[in-house]
Amino acid sequence: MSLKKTSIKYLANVLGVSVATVSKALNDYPDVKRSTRDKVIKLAKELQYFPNQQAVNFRKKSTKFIGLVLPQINHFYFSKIVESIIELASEDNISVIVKPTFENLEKEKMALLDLVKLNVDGILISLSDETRFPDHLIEISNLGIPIVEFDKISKLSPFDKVVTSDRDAAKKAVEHLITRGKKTIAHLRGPLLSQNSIDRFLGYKSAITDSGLTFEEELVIQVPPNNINESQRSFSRLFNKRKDIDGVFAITDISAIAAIRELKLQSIDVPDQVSVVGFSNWQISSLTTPRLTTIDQNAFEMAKASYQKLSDNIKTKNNITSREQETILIKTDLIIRESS
Amino acid sequence: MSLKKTSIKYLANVLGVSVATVSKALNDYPDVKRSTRDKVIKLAKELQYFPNQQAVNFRKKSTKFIGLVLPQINHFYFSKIVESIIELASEDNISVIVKPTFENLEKEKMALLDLVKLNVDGILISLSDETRFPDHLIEISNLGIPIVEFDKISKLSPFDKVVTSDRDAAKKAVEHLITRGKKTIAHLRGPLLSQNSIDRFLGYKSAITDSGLTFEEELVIQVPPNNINESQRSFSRLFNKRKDIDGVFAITDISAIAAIRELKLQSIDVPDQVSVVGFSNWQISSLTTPRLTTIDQNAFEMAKASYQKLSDNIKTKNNITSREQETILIKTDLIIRESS
DNA sequence: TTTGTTATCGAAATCGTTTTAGTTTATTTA
DNA sequence: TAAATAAACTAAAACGATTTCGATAACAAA
Repeated sequence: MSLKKTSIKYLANVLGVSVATVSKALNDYPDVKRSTRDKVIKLAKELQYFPNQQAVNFRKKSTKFIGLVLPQINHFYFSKIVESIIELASEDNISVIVKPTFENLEKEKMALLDLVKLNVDGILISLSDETRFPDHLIEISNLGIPIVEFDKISKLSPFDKVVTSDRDAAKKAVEHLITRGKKTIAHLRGPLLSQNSIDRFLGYKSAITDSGLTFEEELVIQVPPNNINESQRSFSRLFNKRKDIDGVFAITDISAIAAIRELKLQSIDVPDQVSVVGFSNWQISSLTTPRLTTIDQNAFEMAKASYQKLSDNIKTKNNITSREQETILIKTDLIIRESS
Repeated sequence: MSLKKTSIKYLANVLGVSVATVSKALNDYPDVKRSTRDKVIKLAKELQYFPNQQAVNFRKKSTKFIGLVLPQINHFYFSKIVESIIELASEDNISVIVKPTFENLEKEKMALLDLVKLNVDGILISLSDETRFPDHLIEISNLGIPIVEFDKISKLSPFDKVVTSDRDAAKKAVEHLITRGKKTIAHLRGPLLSQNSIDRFLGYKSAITDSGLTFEEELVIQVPPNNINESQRSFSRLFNKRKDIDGVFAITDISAIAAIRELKLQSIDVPDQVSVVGFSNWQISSLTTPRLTTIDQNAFEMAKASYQKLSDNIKTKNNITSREQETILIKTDLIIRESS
């Protein structure tokens, strides 16, 4: 129809009133007569008027944009987070600019700069593996932009954080293996410097010691969490050294599946001889044979808490110097399936 | 540092020149002296000036935003598409607003309306299952906003389209089964009205007839493509009726895995007794035992072609009435693994 | 000296909307 | 009837940038 978008000015001209009146009518100001308000609204409908959001944002300063920075999108957990945050934000009429960093610090910095240029009202970020110090975040925060970290965080940074209760979750997983009667439980852990990896390891360790088993350094090996072949090779080496292993707690579902694959190869029965527990509850975990016992990280809860926190901070213009930062823990669920 | 963002006006005041000059200096206009240009740029750096993108967009009309509407994000294929498109767009300094529709027509309409309000420069869309007629797209296109459909398209709509060559891919998959000596090949198909589902079925059919086998209606059943349990039940019923089935071509990897699971349950060897081929090459397909033969849809190529097409249309302001629409086919790869 | 040319700059309009402060009209009160 | 109050409206500024067009200055050519 109308190739040019109808503006408030146009509506005002047609009706013979001022642009101010039209704007007020459309925004429910009290100082406009009922009848004129109705006239305006009627015409606006007829002419398919919608406000130029760019102009509105520009005028109001608040952009109604938030930034979402994370390592990947093509990833079962993160894609759920992205989807959830977009959905939650859209209820508040807020648009989300998503920026994947591919675990690259430079990309992360660029992404943040882009968001600053766009004047986003706030930023949600899950750090890349390469990010050690949150200096670039602090710079941006000093510009007055609220930031909330989630999932992959830096313990050093002065921001509100939302994280999976990795340590508890890991402990829960290992305790489950122990109640199944397992006594020699291996742990396939992730990178030494990743916080999630550290916490899951600590959870493993405390489950072991708390239950009177002895913690053995040798039973913990490092694997690339998302590389099935490498994980399998590493586990193979470990298992060949320690045939007495009867339980495995893996940092991810992928590495858990790697372990199962190796065990099958060696004709070891899962779960009877060796039980395996993964972490993440990716879609895959319910499709393998045997179906995988794992930890569900509640991506939606993570998304919701993160968004909520950011939203609060935006509203109250809380800035980091004004108070202590808060850390919210997202609880996990142990999903017991056939592998344990 | 500076809690208030520095504006052009501020730079102009400090330097004692006009805002016009500052703007021109920053944008490489020819009518500004080298020395003043350098002064401006130097100060801008010092004061960490970046343009208010909102203001720029507002003034220039072009928003440097594009919309990306699709059924889901938490989905292996779509999340790859989202990631790729964001990455491609960011090279052109364009931001992407992603809107999931959850296969719901109402949400799709709302999403499009939101994008129109935001004045996006163009829209990429993959339709929801519920969308039969593209009326809402045409309305928006009439507003002068370029639209490109990808993946899940409507044959009826007058837009440029980018689609997987489903038919060829399906044919290739089934021919592969035939060269493996299979003669009674079942097809687990998707919804009757989904274009992808139709095309894959047609590919199956022509592979069968072209190679001299007889097409049997009975060997084609409908399954919910992403529901493993339902898929398994449906296949179970079919297989119990037709124990002579020696090959399966499934609409998705999930339903292929469902078939394999049922076959394992009945102690049928895969691939020796029955070979199975899936579709999509999701991450799962390389993690199952046996690893799944499948069709890779080249999500990145799809993303690239779609973005490129939209980008062209935006630049040339091509609108749908001005020419014939184009349909771009994305080639697929047959990934041969252990299930066939 | 006058005229013409070029280089450099700035004033002001513009984008579409919101919002303040003020003006006009209508209504009530004294 | 005049004054006070309330109701309805509008003019104009503002948001931060871009861009047109005219102004000025400097210099060269005549």
